Amino acid sequence: MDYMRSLHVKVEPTVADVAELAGVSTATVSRALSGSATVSESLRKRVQDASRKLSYKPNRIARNLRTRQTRAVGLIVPDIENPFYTSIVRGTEDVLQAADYSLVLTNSNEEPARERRCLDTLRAEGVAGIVFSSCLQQMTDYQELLDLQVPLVAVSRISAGLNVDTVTVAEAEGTRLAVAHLVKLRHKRIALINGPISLSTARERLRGYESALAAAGLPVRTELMQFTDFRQMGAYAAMKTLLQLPNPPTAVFVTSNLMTLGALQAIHESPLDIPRDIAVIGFDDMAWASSLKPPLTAVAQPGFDVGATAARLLLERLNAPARPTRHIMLDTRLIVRASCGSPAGKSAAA
Amino acid sequence: MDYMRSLHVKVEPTVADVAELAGVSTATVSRALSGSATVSESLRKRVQDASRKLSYKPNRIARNLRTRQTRAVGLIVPDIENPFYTSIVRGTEDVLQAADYSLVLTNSNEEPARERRCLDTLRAEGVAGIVFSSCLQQMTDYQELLDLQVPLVAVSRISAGLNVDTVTVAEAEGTRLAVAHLVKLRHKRIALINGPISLSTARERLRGYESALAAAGLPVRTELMQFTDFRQMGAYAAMKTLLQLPNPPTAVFVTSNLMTLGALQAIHESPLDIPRDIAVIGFDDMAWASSLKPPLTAVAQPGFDVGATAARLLLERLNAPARPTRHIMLDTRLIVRASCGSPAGKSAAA
DNA sequence: ATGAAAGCGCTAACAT
DNA sequence: ATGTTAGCGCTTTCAT
Repeated sequence: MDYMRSLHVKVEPTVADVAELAGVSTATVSRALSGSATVSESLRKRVQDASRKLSYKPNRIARNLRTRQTRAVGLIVPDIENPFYTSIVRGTEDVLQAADYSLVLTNSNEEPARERRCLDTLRAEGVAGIVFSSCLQQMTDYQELLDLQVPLVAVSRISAGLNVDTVTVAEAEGTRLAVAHLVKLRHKRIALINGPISLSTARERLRGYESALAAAGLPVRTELMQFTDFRQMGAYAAMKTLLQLPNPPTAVFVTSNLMTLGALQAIHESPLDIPRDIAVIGFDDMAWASSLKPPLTAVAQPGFDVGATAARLLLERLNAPARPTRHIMLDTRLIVRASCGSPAGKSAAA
Repeated sequence: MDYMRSLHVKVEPTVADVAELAGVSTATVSRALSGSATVSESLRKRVQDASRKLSYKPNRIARNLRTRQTRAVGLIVPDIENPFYTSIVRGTEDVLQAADYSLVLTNSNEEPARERRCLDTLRAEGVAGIVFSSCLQQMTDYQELLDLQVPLVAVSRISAGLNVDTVTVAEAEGTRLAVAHLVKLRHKRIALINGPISLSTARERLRGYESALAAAGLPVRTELMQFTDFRQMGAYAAMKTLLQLPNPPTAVFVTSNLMTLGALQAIHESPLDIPRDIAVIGFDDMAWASSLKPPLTAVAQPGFDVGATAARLLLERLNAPARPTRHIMLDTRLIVRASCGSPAGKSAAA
């Protein structure tokens, strides 16, 4: 160590250094610093002074190896650039940071093979638990982790057959409210641009759409329902298709933020005016919604809360591994702006 | 271990298990699996078979402790919800994932105290290196890490006095191009909505603005320059102020994506039409730019590449710690859409 | 080329 | 209440 100092390379102090300076054993240092009750006030003070003087920082890796657990939590998102997932990331990070846990972020990019690699990474990293939004059909990889006693929390998208804590949002209800809003504005031909039906979120949103139509006595017309990927250009193409229909829709509900951008782009390229010729509601209320022209009516999803709740659920389970699984569903809200016209204005035009 | 199996709790296999099954020593297992040249083909094969049969995954924590380094890289961003930083995150994650490194993400939320906590976390986590975009004025905390031989890469925002690798974008040049574009469209009163001048990015953008005006022989009018935080509502207020000027601007350049949204919101609330009454250019080309009405002319910043390049720089330095610091500046591009009108149309109107 | 054994820094079982 | 010591799973000398 002395020769290393001579090379001007700083070396982090260890428990042994603190113990020596304080004149106690390493065990006492460990106990004093971890707030164990079985250490006298005087020694605790001496240890803390010594620790401070050396600016000692415990080596987490060594602690992790010894205690067989880490203070890191893994997060798997299907698309880190999607603002909804970004909000989830922020919520998760916020709660974890406050609890002195760190966040290992992985992005599956909606690719199953890549998601499996994310899982491998997180397992190798030895994370204490994982929050995930999966694009996988088969949950066997997650089941393996579960068998290894690694707590899991599924967010937004959920998969049957995996007994884990979940945090979802009231997607069906949010969609129902939005479509009911369009119905109230006297729309009869309401289109739906939805994501892949293999995802629970897309199925829920479809359910909300159908129930709103049913409640209004309106038929579900297959030509008005478009299923595409959750990306911008898919919805762009879907909207183009809808606009070319012999009898095009007078309103459209788009089931995700990026898809809404694609749909808007297609409408702006047409001669149609929003809301005069077509009403638009999007799922997800994003930063840009108020800056659009006209400002967008949207179903707000509490992304931050989803992430924060998931992190809390995970931390709770870390303390009580045997607790029965919990399923939390958060509310959505319809934010009415101008993209459907005002109720009064529309009723006159209808 | 046997009694644990009886409790139906799976236990991860270790080198010892693989060694026993293959009939070799743990040292050989380690060597065979890490691709050391000094192990015979036959043994290597036996070890790999045994490893596969047990589906052995090396415990990274133990390896980290022994080798005194981790396969994790820390990332500090000032605002994870800002799409520009989200792109950086994705770029970084992409490169790290391919190199079998994991990413520990921390969000400083533009709060200096919180950024220091992020640093503590990353240090405790023992990350192999850190990519960061700092909101700190004083770089002493980073200097400490540097003294500890932890490689650092500064992205986007850079700070004098810290000898680290940097990845920036040609902000001044991008701004200059954008403002020159407005000049060419015969604008004389071109406003600037900028971020806090304490940040290198804001200073660079100011420099580009001033140089474009100077090149056109236009005066720099202080009433046309607004400095606010990098957030949406700051720019909203700034734009309101500009619009209330006795002699308001005919064009505005806004220096970040979220700020552009705020400025647009203010304009939409006024009777002014874009581009007829006011031209708008934003810094950062975001997903929503094409979906605005009219589509937004913007300076595109390669966020993904910034993150990816930073990660590569870090990985390189991990292999060559003594290499002199490198400073990479990536190009910006002006994406002309409709928010300034067409050059022809404008020249007629001017 | 392979094995035996030490030890990374910490915590926890055990001893006092 | 405090100290002694073993050992987490791995890599890496040091022998052979």
